[in-house]
Order: sequence, then C-alpha cells, then structure tokens
Amino acid sequence: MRATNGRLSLLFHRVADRLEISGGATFQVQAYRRLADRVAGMEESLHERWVAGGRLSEVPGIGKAIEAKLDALFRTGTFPLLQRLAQEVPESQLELLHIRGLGPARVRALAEHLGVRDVEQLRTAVETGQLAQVPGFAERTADRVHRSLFEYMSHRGRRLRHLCDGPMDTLLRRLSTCPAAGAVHPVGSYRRGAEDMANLDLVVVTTRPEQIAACLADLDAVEVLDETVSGGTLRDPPDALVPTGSDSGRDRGDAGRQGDAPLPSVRVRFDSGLVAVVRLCPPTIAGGAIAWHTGSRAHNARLRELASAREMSYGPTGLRAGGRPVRSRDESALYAALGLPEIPPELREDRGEIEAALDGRLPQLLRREDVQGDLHMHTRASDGSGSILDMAMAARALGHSYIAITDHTQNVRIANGLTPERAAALIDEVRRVDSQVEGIRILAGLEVDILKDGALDMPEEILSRLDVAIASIHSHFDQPLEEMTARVLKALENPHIHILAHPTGRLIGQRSPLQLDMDRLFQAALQCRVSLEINSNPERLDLDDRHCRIAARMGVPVVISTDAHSTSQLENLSRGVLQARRGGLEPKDVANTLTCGEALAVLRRRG
DNA sequence: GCCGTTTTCGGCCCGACTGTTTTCAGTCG
Repeated sequence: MRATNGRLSLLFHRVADRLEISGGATFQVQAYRRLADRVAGMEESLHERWVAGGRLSEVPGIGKAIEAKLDALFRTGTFPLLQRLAQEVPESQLELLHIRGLGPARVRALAEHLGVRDVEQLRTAVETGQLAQVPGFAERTADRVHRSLFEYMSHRGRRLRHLCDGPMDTLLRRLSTCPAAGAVHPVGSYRRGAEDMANLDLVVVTTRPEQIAACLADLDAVEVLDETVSGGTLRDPPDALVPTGSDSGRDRGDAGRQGDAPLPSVRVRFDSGLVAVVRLCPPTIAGGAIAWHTGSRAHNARLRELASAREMSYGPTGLRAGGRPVRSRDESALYAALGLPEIPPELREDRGEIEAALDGRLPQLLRREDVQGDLHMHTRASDGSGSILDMAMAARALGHSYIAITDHTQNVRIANGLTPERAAALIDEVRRVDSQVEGIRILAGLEVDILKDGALDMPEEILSRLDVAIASIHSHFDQPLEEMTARVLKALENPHIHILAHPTGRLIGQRSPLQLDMDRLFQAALQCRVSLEINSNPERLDLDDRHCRIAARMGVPVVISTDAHSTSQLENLSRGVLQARRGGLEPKDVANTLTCGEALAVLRRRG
C-alpha cells in the first residue's frame, strides 16, 4: 500500500491517541497530533519527497526523531513505536475516548481498576454499578458517563453526513469519468438526507459491470474489499448472482438484504474506514433498483405491500410481475406502477408519506433557494473568525438578502462573550456597516445565554435595541427535567426573545439532548410566538426531523440558521434545509423564507 | 515530540469553571 499523506496522518493520530492513554508526555502527544493535522493538509507527498532524497526534517513539525522513524518506515514498512503502543493500548480502548466525560486519564483508570478496555465492558460496568469503585467516578460523573455512553452507542459505527460528502464526491467524480458508467446515483441514507450513516450506497447504471469494477480498483483513495461482478454484460436482472452480504450497521436493511436477488456490487473502503457499496444495474430496471436502494426498510416494506396488492413483487431489482421484471427506467415509472406520485427521497421513511401520497397531499418541500436570509452567525466580536462585513459579503454572494449578526454574551466566557457595553458597541457597528453596504440588510442581534436559573445574560435595555434576540443554553447541561424545562420556558417568556437556538442542545453521537419536556416547550413556543431554530451545524442539526414535523403540525414558527463562525460555514444552510425536508417542512413553515420585513414581523410577535 | 536559540534546554498551552479532589481532568463554543 502506498504511504499517502492521508495514511501517514492517520498513523500519527493513532500514535498520539495511544500515547495519551498510556500516559505519554503531553507535549509529545501534541507534537504527533499537530503533525498529523499538518500532513493531512500538505500538498507535497512526504513519501515522494523521501524517495527523491529530500530532507524530511525540513518539513515543519518533523524533527530528528520523527525523521528517523519515517526513514525506517519507508525502508522497512514498520513503525515500531506504534507496534509497541498497540500492544499496550488496543484499538477497542481508543474508542472509549469518544465518550464524553472520558479522557485519557479516566480511560486509564477504568482499565486499571476494572479491566475495562472496550465499550461493551464499560457498558457492563455501568449497568452493574461498578463504576463507583473507580477513583474519579463519583455519582454525578458516573451518571454523566452513563448518559454519554448511551448517546454514543446509539450512533456507534455511524458517520456524520459532512464526513461522507468528500468520499461521495470522490466516487461520483471517478465514476463520471468511466466510459462504461451511465447515470450514477447516490442512494441509501445519504440520498434520504440522513444526518449520519453506516456506509455509502450508490447505484451505477451500466451494461458493462466489469469495467466499473476496474475503474474503482484504479482509484487511489480506496481499497476494494470485494466484488460480485462476474463476466459478461448486464442485460437482465441478475437473479443468479451471489449475495454480497455487504451492509453493516443499523441501516443494514435500507440497501440490500431486504429481498430476493441482489444486484452485483463492488465494495470499497476509504482510509477513514468508511465503506461504500456500489451496485450495478442495467438501464431497463434502473428506476426500480434506485428506488429500492434509496427507501428505508420500512418504506420499502410498505411499497412491497402495495406491489403485492397489484400481484407484483418488489425487491432489489425493482418490480416483478409473473416472475418477470417490470421495466422502470426512472423512479417515477416505479411509483406510477404502484399508483403513487414520486415521493421525495427525504420522506421515504414510512412516517406518513405513503398515506400522504395516496391522498394526493405530499408536501411541496422547502428548497434551499426558498431561504432568503440567515439569522444566526458570529463575528470576531466573540468567537467567529470574520468581520461583520466579511460575513455580509459572503452571505450576499450566497444569494441572501439579509443576515443577523448574533455574537455570544458574556457568560460564555470561552467564546469571548460580549458585556453589555461591548454589545452596545457591536449594535452601533452593525448599524454603521449596514448603512454602507448594498444588496443585503444586516440586522443587529445577539445569541443571549440562558443562565442556570433561566435569567438572560443581557439587560433589557440592550435586548430592546436588537432586531433579532436569540436565546440558547451553553452551560449546566445536566439539569434534571423539571429544572431544565422551567429554565428554558422562563427564557422564552421574556418578550424580547425571538428565537430559541439549538433547542435540545444535542451533539450527534456525543452529547444527549437536554432533559427537556418537549411537549411543554412546543406549547410555550406557540404561546409566546418564539421561533424554534433548526441549527445547520452538521454536529447539531437541532431541531431534528421529528421535531420539525411536530413544529409544523402545531404551527410553531421555525427558522433555519447556520450558526456560522466563519464565512465558509454559511454554506451549511443546505444541511439545515435537508433536515427540514426530512421533517416535511414547506416554505410556509419557515420564517426566513420570507423577505426581511415579513420575517421581522413574524419574529416581533407582540408588536 | 518540535522549535528557536540567549547553542543546550526551556517553552510549548484558549482558559475559567466544575466536579472531585486536595492537585487535577475534562469541558464549553
């Protein structure tokens, strides 16, 4: 295997993680970690530099010690330091670091006192109450670890969507240059717009499957795990082919393994461990195959019932009648054959979309271009990296007609939150910049911290000067349900507050949602006319799709915002839109699809 | 581990706060 920079970066990360758990010097750990990041972003290949006789120690971050280790690695293919560390700290133990509340020291303590070296053992220790025996795990910490373990387990083996975009792009670009490939379709959870996924799934329309397999084998970024592409051409549904048994993780059902005969496939793995399953199908049944591999298990089961009622069957190769494939060149043909309009991929979860389709009341889903403004972002005034003008120009370039500058308030110290004096100055500065730019309106706002007792972290006189006042929680995440609910409701009752940002406080796979009575929250939002945010940060996506659905049903206004801390993060808006689409939201449900004036009228509820 | 150098070793560090300790680990945006 070639020693790409990506692989070297991974190696340095593994060394750093293990050194940390085994109690290595902090600065040594940092040196490896910094180097890992640096190498990942380098244009020049370290290996090629070495081959050409270049000095590695001239690369920033590489000194004499690492140069010698790399020299040995390139000559012998081994990295003895990592081999030694791997014996001390197994891979399974590294995984424990992903659980909030567990750092290297506590992971070490768990191994020393309980012999816990993997997630399953930790779970047992938690469930049997053994955690309390370990120094450093008093009741509250143990409680916390318990909750974050639960959150972690529920997303284990899954990757956040933004980490899958690059690999998906790589595959799409490669396949688009392959002469044997017709249309290339992302399918599976990715196409349904899911926030995280176990693997990538694609369907390639082709009559020459072997050439597709060869094309993927040629791709530097991946390793081919296996393929079930036998010789010849692909004309008829390949019923006789051997199952791949490919999918892994919770999603196992939504692509493959649900029915009869699978399509031939090629499975590849990226350096990050992400697996992609590329399925190959002939044009005649493309619509059925794409639909089958896109729908969730539950959605497909419903389509199968409909097919059965029409004396057809439905499986990986689409519809069959009397044992013969039903032609479906595209998905609309497939749905039409079942008496349905085509259902948008984001809705294919069996959460009411089949009934809606049958009744002719599928929503006209929100589109990215419906959104006219972004009401949550940060600048250098607190913890952002751009100026007011930077953010405004970048937003204008994205087609926004208005934005709100909403920096943090003083209680969020680490984010350089604003005192009332600095907030007042920021408002003046926003007004000044707004008067000088054309083509976009800049609104003055703040992301006001909700304190432990529900009080707001900014005096009324400042709040009353804002166009957009956002309230949100950044501390004391562990309050019990009653306390937390009362805290948030108290903040919503303040008449100056327009929006509740990242309402549940979750970080996907890392931090559980706040213990919050969501029924009462929705009721209060409705009564106070406070909008609830869909935060587009890929680690938050909060509200989630189910909450979006509830909000729309109850008539609680929703706002989709980026919470951008840099100009590039303004592009995350499409992630929030995707979540809204999964929640079935239409433009009318989302306040920032309105013009600036109209949106402000919705926000200024009591005026 | 690396770096810069006052060339042989000290500095490197977001930093205040919390929980659990009695000096420290982990957290927050």
